[in-house]
Amino acid sequence: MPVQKVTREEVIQKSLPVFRQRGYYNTSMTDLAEACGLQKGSFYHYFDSKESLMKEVLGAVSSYFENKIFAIAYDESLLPVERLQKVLDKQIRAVTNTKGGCLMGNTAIETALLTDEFKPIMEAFFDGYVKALAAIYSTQFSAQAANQLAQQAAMEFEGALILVKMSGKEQLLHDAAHRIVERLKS
Amino acid sequence: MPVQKVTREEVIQKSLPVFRQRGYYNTSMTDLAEACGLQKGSFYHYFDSKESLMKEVLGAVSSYFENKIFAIAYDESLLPVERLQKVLDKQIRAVTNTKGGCLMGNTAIETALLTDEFKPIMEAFFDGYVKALAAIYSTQFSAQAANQLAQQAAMEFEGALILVKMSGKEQLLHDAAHRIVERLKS
DNA sequence: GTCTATAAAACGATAGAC
DNA sequence: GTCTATCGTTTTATAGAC
Repeated sequence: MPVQKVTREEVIQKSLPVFRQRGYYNTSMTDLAEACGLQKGSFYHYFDSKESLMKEVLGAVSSYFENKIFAIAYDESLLPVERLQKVLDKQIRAVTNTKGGCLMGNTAIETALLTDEFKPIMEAFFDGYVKALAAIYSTQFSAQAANQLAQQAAMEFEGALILVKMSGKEQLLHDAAHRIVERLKS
Repeated sequence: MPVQKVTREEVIQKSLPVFRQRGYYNTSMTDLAEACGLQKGSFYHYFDSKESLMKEVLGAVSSYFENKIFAIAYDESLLPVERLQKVLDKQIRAVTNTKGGCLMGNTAIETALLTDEFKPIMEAFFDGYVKALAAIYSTQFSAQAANQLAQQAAMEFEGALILVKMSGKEQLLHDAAHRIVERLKS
């Protein structure tokens, strides 16, 4: 058996920043092959298609956020305001570490009207996000108010990413995070 | 002169919903040709390239918003709260009349990291938007606070469009508009 | 004939798939 | 690497108004 140059997991991890920066449709198999150090034909040994690769990339992002970021919202060893600050801080790091913003938001805008293939995983991601923030807000507000505030936070954060992507002004992200935390205190 | 099937302006107007629904890279000249009732080669009598057509489409959107929607923010025959409600109402109509959300936001996410060609017009659009809302908020707040509130409104609205595009829940847009108006009253 | 909006055909390049 | 399809673009031809 020939040596395996890269694992399936490495292909997913190396494809992620390419999709985030170039978008789904504008990313070619050649782009992905270069990023992974593979011949483009070799991809089909790991994945059925570009679409199924993208699904797994989105799944990896969703798992990461669920386990490493949203989980903080339920950490009862921290005060509510500390949880919220930590979640937002990790989120900002995740989207500013490499360029391209939020893959889920990008992909929603690019594909939501064209294919249903990615919708379940994207909806689950945003649902998990809103539920996590709502859990924090619900320590100070009614369940309904907490849910509204959580939805508002998700919108504000995703919207901020659009303006940041265009203008390069990362400060807008920190401003948004500050407002999201302030609303917990009132 | 042979019969002209479409004017230059009609090509722009008929291309707009195609770009909004399919995105820039995923829209082919064949898609645009079908929408305009032309052969794809015939486009090049009106426009140098797909890119220059897109620039003119973005310019048409920008002009429309500037003249028909943002202008309301400066209409002194209306009370501030009335202006804000009217601006948001027109904006919601503009993005829900046909599917696809906000062409400017979509295009920013899709292209901002890949080409600078569309950035000036997109930045001018968002600048005009924030300035318009800031003019309304400044009747109740300091210039700096008004600008922050206007930026926040732009982010919330664009973020809401992402969630609406994915989930189909148009109510999220109305919820966001309600919050944006409420912040003027406080 | 000359001009011009369109159609039709064909170009090289690159797409996703195998 | 090799396939076929399609991409954005260019060229050629045609039809009708001067």
